[in-house]
Amino acid sequence: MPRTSDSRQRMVRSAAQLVRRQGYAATGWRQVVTASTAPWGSQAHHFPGGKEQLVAEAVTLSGARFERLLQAAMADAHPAEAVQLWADVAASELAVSDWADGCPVATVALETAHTSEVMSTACAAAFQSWQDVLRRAMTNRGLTEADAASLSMLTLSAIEGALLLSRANRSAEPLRVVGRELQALLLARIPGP
Amino acid sequence: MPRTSDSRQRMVRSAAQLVRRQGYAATGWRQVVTASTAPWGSQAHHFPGGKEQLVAEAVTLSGARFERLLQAAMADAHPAEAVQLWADVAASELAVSDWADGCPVATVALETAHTSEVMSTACAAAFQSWQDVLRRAMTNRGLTEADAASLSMLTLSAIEGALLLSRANRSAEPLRVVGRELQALLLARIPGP
Amino acid sequence: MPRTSDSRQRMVRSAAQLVRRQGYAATGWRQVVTASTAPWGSQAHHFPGGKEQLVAEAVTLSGARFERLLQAAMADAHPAEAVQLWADVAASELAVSDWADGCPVATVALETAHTSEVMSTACAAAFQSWQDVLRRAMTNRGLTEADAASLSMLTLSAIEGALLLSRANRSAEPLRVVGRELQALLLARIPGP
Amino acid sequence: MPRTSDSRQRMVRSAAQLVRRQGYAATGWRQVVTASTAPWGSQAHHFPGGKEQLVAEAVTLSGARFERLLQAAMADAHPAEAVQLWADVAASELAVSDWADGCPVATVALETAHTSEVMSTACAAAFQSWQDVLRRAMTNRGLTEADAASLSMLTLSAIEGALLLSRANRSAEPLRVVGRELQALLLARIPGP
DNA sequence: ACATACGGGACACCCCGTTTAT
DNA sequence: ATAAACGGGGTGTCCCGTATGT
Repeated sequence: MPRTSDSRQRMVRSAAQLVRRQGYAATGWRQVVTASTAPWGSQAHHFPGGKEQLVAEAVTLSGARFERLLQAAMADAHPAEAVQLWADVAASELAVSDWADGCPVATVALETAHTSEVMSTACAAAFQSWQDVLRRAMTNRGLTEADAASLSMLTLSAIEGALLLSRANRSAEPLRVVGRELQALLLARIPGP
Repeated sequence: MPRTSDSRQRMVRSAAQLVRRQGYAATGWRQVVTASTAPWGSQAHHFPGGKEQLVAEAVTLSGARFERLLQAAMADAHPAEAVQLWADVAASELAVSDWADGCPVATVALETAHTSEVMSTACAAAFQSWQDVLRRAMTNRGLTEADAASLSMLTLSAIEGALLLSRANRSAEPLRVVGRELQALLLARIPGP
Repeated sequence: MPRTSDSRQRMVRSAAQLVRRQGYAATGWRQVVTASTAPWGSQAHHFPGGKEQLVAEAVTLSGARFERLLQAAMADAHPAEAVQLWADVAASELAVSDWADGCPVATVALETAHTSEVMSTACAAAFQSWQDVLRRAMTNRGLTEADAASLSMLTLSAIEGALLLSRANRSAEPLRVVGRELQALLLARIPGP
Repeated sequence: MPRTSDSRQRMVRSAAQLVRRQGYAATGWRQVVTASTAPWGSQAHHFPGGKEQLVAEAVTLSGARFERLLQAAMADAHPAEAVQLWADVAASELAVSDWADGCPVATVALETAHTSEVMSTACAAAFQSWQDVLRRAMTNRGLTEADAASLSMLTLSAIEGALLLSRANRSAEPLRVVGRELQALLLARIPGP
């Protein structure tokens, strides 16, 4: 028996994947443990808080991962371009996975908003972190704090909504359309470099 | 024993309520039947398609209900005003219900996009119907078909996203902010009456 | 699928046997279901009250069964003889089963006295019914109510205690000794036929 | 880190208490360790024989404790008085603890008679030691060895049985009644001082 | 249209024991 | 002697669907 193993990490990663596709309630411990090839008996050890804790960590992981991606995109290009790119990437990810891989946080957020404090907190934190990246990119380009806050929220909302509609319609169109609209909007409102 | 009863209707209504708050997987037959005070032995009779059929109908019902509301709002006022109102109403509904009553379709849509044909179809239809109302209201005000399609999709996406964020953050702010932004945007792009 | 089955009864019977040997906590649903060759999925249907209800019924069954035996014994013979016989039969049952089959109620009674209302009630009722048989047999022989109550309680206590000691010592001696002592005592205190 | 501690002792003591109330199977290692405020990592060190060893020692401890009490009582008074006192004390202990604290050995004895050699041995030893105290007190008062053996076994059985019935009925009556009956019996059969 | 009985299968939880490293 | 990671296996509960009868 090794003193330490990566079972825990593997479980979180598998949970993140599964929850992204199926949501919280439809994803069982069994499935997570199987998918992660982790030993069954260790869940309680690694996650004394139960499935709730596991999924909360999975959401946090997904949130952090995507935050880094977003940050990189915002560093390289004008927000308008970055958002457009974001929409395109999301659309293709969605299409490639046969409309399975949408926003890794949204489903859990909706399922647990009213149910579980710890999970809804994790979801809120993820969303917040993404908005913050957007907001900072905008203020860096000269927008006032107020405008940046407002515009970043609209941007995030529109993308999340488009992700939802694209998944529901099994079509990339909502993401593409919203991507184009947002690009125009951001170009108009954010000063060039 | 009466030859006809409203059990079926009551079940659909209860399912709609419960699914809006908890999602599909977390809502059980037992809970629906109990909440609707309908007889247990009738589920299979009324819904041979099982829980899937029940929830699909619940989603359709919710979709139709909201479509009528939206249509009324769009008939009375400029889309910019109607959307602003929509956001405000949604925000207060959300707050009053302690962040339980968000979009009645979104949760199910995300949970079942990849799983169930019949439910995802029902969800897509609901979203489509709402977008159509928006689109028609815009063409009626003089927008081109293309612009109306694009703008209505952005509007619906943004509202749906804001509903998600408001629920996740347990705060009405996203809805309020997005409502204001959309109002400005629509005012600018849609000719007056 | 038959409209009705004897699964329920079989489960209760198996539970009675198992609980007699292992007690409540050590006896699992699995074991009961397996032993009774009943279908696994029906426990909740037949016993909505859970394992508690199952075992309570098992205890009640065991209690009623033994009550009939005791009644028959008391009808045929002087209580002194009947008690002596009782002790002998219990001793041989115990020895034959390798000290497994003691009092079918005592273990559960001790385990659950402080824990479960429904089970302790069932146990108390069983004990009470046995004492009542003894008591009535004594009053029928001319003892006063007070004496019969007191003496029947001593008798039941002594037998139960001897069953305990015999099981603990893996020896029939306690039951035999106590049987003899009780016989003498009852002969002395209860008028002949 | 101290080279020696009283953790071991504390665990045994806590186990004795818990097992008295809940029995063996329902009492978990975690509960014992928590209740004893002993370090978790020490169970295997102190009790390589596992829970079985722990509880066997707990039973032995309880047995020895009570043996001393019984011995003191028998030294001071006629067995008839001592037994009467015993019943009274047991009854009040039981009532005060809300029918939780009965015989500290009986439950484990019944649960493990057929299961575990080491535990049933410990239980048998405890019972034996108590009977020996009674027996010696009787021979000391002039009874023959045979009579003392027989009478002490009846006495112990009756008390144990009364403890069981009192716990099951949640009433002190069985202990009181049996106490009185035993007192009379012992007075009649054991010569005065 | 409703009621009841029924059953396969999965659920999340947690226990107990072991193994490592202090 | 203590701490902590770890894992195999089993716990009781409950869900969803169906089959049969009224």
